[in-house]
Amino acid sequence: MNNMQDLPWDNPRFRNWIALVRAEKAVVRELTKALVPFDLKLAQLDVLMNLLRHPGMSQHDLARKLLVGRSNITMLLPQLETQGLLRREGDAKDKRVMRLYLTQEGETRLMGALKVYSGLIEKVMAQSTPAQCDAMGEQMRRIEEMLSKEG
Amino acid sequence: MNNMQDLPWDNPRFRNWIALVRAEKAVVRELTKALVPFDLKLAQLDVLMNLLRHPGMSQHDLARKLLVGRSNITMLLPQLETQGLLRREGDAKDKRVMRLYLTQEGETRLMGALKVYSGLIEKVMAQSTPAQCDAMGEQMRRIEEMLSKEG
DNA sequence: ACATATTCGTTCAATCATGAACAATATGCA
DNA sequence: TGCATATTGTTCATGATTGAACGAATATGT
Repeated sequence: MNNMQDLPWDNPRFRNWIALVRAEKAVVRELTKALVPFDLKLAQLDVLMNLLRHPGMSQHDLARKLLVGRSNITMLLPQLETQGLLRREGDAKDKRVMRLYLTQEGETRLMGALKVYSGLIEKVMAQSTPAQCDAMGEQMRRIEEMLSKEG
Repeated sequence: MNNMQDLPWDNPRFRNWIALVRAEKAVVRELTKALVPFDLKLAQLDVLMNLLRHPGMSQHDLARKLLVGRSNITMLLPQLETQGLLRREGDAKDKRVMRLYLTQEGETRLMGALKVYSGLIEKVMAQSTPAQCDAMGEQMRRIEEMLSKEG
């Protein structure tokens, strides 16, 4: 027989983690639907967002920021480049690196999509007080920092 | 020019959401590595976990619990069935539904993997006080409930 | 009872992320 | 300088997930 006493569901921390995963999945699903009118996938939006903050970023740095592989970036960019949302320029000093910049069109599309994005997040996070929300954010930052250090 | 005042990054709620997504991704990555010795993918573990809690579940119910499509379940099960971790029985009353049960072997493997799983979550959640962790869990449950109602 | 609609599970094609292997370039040290 | 080693981005094969279309079984309504 299995001892029900030490099943993970009886552990509050475990249950809370599961709740987090489910909530994240649900929000991402909603978000994906909300981005359809902009003809943007969530992964593409992530790219554009980072380029707005850090113009001239290399593909390598972008991959690290997004926690994905470099090959993923390679396959993501043409979709955005052919749509005219970003442009790639070879770095002058280091011929290996490609520097990425938003186009005007890219910035326009991005700003529109961001309004919807942050609107949804606003609504979702309105389920908690600002203080609770900040406390949660701090927890998450500690978790990521911890894993990036030891991993 | 773009007005930097209303960029989402200046919105605490938005920043906290981004932190959540990044932390979740980092933990999932770590978790996936930790499951390699058990020859189990995270998605497979999710299936087994739910079968432990709800023996005799149908594939449809399982898909809804996991927030994935039914076809996903169809493609997930053979991997586990051929490993002898679960068995499928046709329901006697409704010949459309398949009822799913863990085998003894499945339960054994699951319990081992769960130890590692909850151990990692324990460590990750130890970044916060139990009270903070519970508060976070409550937020997440409210979010999921909100989205499942209106969506 | 019978036609219609719905549900369950499967199949299939399309999309997407991943990691290993690779070419070109850059760096560091003898 | 010259040679070994790193790094950057690409290619390719692989595995995961999705949604639409489908057949079989069941439920519903007249």
